[in-house]
Amino acid sequence: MRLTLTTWNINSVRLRIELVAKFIKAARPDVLCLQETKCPDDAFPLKRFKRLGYEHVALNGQKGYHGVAIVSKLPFDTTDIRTFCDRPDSRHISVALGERASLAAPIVLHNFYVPAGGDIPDPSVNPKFEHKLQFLDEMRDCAPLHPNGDDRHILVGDLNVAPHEHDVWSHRQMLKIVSHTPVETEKLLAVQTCGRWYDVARERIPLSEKVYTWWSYRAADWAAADRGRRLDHIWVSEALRGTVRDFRITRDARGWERPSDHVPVTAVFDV
DNA sequence: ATGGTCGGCAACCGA
Repeated sequence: MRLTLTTWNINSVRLRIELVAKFIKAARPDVLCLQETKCPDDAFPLKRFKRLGYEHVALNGQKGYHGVAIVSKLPFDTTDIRTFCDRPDSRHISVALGERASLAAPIVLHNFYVPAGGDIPDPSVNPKFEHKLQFLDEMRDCAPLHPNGDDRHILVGDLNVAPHEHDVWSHRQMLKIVSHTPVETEKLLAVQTCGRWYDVARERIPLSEKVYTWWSYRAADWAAADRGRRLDHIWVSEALRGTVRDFRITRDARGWERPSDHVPVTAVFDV
């Protein structure tokens, strides 16, 4: 069975529901993971997704900030929400796809929205950066999050860290910019290593090649400047590593009318 | 070297 999975920081699902519909009609993912829905669960545009063929929805939203959702053509066996740093923020939701989705072996899917971390990369003066570092440490130490043995697990989301040199437009100029400081990139890679995760983008695209999924709203001409960062990720466990058939970043979406600053990132699996 | 733009929601906060 072919499974197409997309992750997208939509920056308000209600404001951009027509862009989501446009993407869905073109890409037809089986499962779509959204971040920054900025929408309480009772205001999520459920009916629109159902009309688009996505009957199964797992929500962890809150008013005004953050918020994650998984919308799917396939039914879930279970849904789970975790909290981090003892805060009520809506930054995680996971589902299991299994018997009800006619899968021979279950797949557990985690959808994350890691804190952005503010502007100053010093935890002693910037509580938002301190929170981000603590969040990454908790992800690393969260054993139930990480795959064991033959587990088929996927972790996606806006992880708000561009870990490698060519995940940013200028490694040298970004070293003191939140999202690419050494303390963050080391902590994100520690989550990856401790959890025995594989980064699908970098399994497919050499480390020497620039790859971005986000471009700032502040650029006069985002495409001409092309000062992007790779903040959105798809990680898989060892058991799924060999099942990846395609990987794409829908860069065009950054040029759509009233876009999100992030674009959809998609992986296709033979599961 | 600095400031540049968004969205939510109604003055700024978070990104």
